[in-house]
Amino acid sequence: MRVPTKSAGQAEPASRQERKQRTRRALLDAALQLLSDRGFGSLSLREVTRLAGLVPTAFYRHFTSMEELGITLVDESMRSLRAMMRAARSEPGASADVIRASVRTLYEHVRQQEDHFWFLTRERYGGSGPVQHAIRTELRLFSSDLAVDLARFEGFRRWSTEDLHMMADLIVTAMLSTVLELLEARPRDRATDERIVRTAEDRLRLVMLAVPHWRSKH
Amino acid sequence: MRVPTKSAGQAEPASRQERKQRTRRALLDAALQLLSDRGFGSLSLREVTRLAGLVPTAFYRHFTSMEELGITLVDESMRSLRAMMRAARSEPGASADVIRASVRTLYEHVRQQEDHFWFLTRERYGGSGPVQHAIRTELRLFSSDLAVDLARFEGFRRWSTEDLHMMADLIVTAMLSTVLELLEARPRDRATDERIVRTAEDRLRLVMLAVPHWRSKH
DNA sequence: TGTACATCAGTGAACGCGCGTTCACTGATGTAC
DNA sequence: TGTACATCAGTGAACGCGCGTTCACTGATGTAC
Repeated sequence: MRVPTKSAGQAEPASRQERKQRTRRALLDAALQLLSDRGFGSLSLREVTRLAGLVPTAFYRHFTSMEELGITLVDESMRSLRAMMRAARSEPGASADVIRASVRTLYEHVRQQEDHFWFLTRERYGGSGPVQHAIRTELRLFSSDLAVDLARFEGFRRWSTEDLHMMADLIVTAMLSTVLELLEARPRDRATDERIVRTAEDRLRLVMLAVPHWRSKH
Repeated sequence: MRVPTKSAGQAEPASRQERKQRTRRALLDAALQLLSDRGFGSLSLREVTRLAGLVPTAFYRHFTSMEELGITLVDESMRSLRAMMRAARSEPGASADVIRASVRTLYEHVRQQEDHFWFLTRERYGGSGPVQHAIRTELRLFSSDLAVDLARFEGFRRWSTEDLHMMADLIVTAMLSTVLELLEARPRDRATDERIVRTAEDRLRLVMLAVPHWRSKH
């Protein structure tokens, strides 16, 4: 086994187990990097190992196939998403503040984990079978949780379950389109981000304005 | 040149030009068919020609590269989309009717041109450079046109341009998510379609309810 | 209408390339005594 | 602590395959006279 050349003054990895974990991470990171401008379906095992600085066959020490790596990335990315949800949910306060705080939370998470959000956005539609299915299932859960959260607000006290889901879907959809706008923001500066965040807040404020006037037709 | 075997009682193609057009169409249709469950980026020239019943090299008589074929598909699909927009816009009537009629129009166009809508939905995020760019540009125009249309309604008389665009984006986003729901509808029956259409109408009705109460913060 | 030539959509062999996967291997790390 | 053996992450050669693209070709359709 070839030992990586020591970078000056940096401690060398210790146990075999730790090293294996590092290599695994390197493969996942290489994949994420390549995924920043292409779909998972057009990624090759050899490209990933090449970028990770490994020989192709070493891949199999960590994953049985590219698909397994893909599923791992979905899991990881979803963990980002759930962490964000949890953060947004724990924000207390009145209606206007909830919107502002939620959008802020979304904004920060997207900027912190751009790789993951890119991956999710892309593969949600374009992904191969299992990857796509995993993402959609998770988004559906996400939306259901939001419906439950909404039910706790006074304004939704008399809403039917169906209507709460409709509302939650509308909010999730609006949020996802904000995610896309953030990922594609050009130029990459404070002003552009501000504008996107403001629009996102406005969209949610607008939707919330309708709440007191809603009466189901069905 | 090998003449295709005559199917019983069916007239044979006439001019060389007409035949060329048919082959070109066969290539585009083959691509669309393959695209129904995979991204454009993972499509190979040889697959497309195989499905179209041609030898790989014949491809070059019609397109200089797969990318050119991709752009052609974007153009075609966008024509579907614009046709739909035109149809929706020419619907007259009061607010509630406009919603019902627009959703109905959307529904019918999606069901008639599933291939095209699949392609657009997929490649919007996952597509390669030029294909993706073409789609996004078109969607932006689409949204701007809608903003102009909205401005004609009485309820939007005093809205700023910026807010009109925000509203148009929200509507387009909601519509696109309806498109996705229709494409993924399972089981494929009348009841499922009804439910999706109803939810789409509700979403738009809800958003419209907010219009009289909107006051920009900025 | 008939003949001679031009056009060009589609053919088929051939190429070099990157791919996923197999296999036997190497040698540092881990473990038992 | 020192030695002998086991483990196993990473190596490198080799394979068969589908890919995009080139090239010279064929023969039906189109055109000029």
